[in-house]
Amino acid sequence: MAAPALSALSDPGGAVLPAPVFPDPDLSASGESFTISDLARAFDITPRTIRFYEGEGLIHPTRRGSQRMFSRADRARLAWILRGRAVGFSLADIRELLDMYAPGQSRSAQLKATLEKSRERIAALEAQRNALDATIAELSDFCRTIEDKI
Amino acid sequence: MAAPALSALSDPGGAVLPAPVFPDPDLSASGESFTISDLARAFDITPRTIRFYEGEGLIHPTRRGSQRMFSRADRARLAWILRGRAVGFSLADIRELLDMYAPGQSRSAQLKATLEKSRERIAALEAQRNALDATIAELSDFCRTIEDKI
DNA sequence: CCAGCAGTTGACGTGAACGTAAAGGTCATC
DNA sequence: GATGACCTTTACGTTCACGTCAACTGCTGG
Repeated sequence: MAAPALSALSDPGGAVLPAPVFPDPDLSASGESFTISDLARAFDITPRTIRFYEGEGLIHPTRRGSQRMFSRADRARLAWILRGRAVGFSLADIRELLDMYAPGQSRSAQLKATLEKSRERIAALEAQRNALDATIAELSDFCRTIEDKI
Repeated sequence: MAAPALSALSDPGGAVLPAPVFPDPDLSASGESFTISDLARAFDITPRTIRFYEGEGLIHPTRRGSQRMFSRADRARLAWILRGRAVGFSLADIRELLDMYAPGQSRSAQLKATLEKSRERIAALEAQRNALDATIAELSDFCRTIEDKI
């Protein structure tokens, strides 16, 4: 659970993920697009990871022949995924949330779902922290016991 | 990492794990011994888990024919293993520590090694907690942002 | 004598999140 | 036209801590 580099969350080079908002889904036509390793470098992950995410249905880059082409929207989406991952969502969670940003869902429903998931996650994280604190206390105690024996 | 039931740590029914001290390694000869499911029940784990630990070289019960027989020392050892597991040591860590309690090692060396590992673990746990706190903060922030949009 | 249970072994499955070949395509450049 | 950098695919490997199954043995009670 060693929280992955939070540094990868800033979506370098552009619109710093305005949360779940995907401003211009058609930006790909307007020129700016990225290669797989562009994004890999930008977010400090491997191309393999990105392909994996595609395989898992998290991103859907377009193709020029067989090569993946990532639009700004794709990049933002990836940033979103990484942000979710960084705060401990499973890929399944992330997919579930992302699926809500498909056509046919109301925006407020999307936001509400995201909010709810986030709150659940916070609760889980707080529980984890409490457990962690307990463990730390126990181990510290254990250390003291050992020190006494020396 | 959902800290496994800390309740299983008390070594029910006997010497409540006086830390890494195995008082009477020969108690098995003095009568008291346990079956695999005795211990499984006592520690609320499955027999499979115990066999797995044996396969991993963490416990070495004696045999009567093909049946495993667990002495009090074995039981204490198992309690020790579970305690280690509960505080987040990997089985590899645990094995490493347990190996030090083999003949030929000085007791103070054993204690020192255990102490060191424990301190490392505490440091790791504290780092984890800090990361967790940061994540919680970030997620809370994220929630606020979403709330504003609604 | 036989059912039933507790025990044994070994092999394979699980899940998460990728990593690691292997084998090949495509493109600009020297 | 050959080299190298980059891209593609499929497919199997990894780590951890077991769970699940199958097939078997051995003991005890009725």
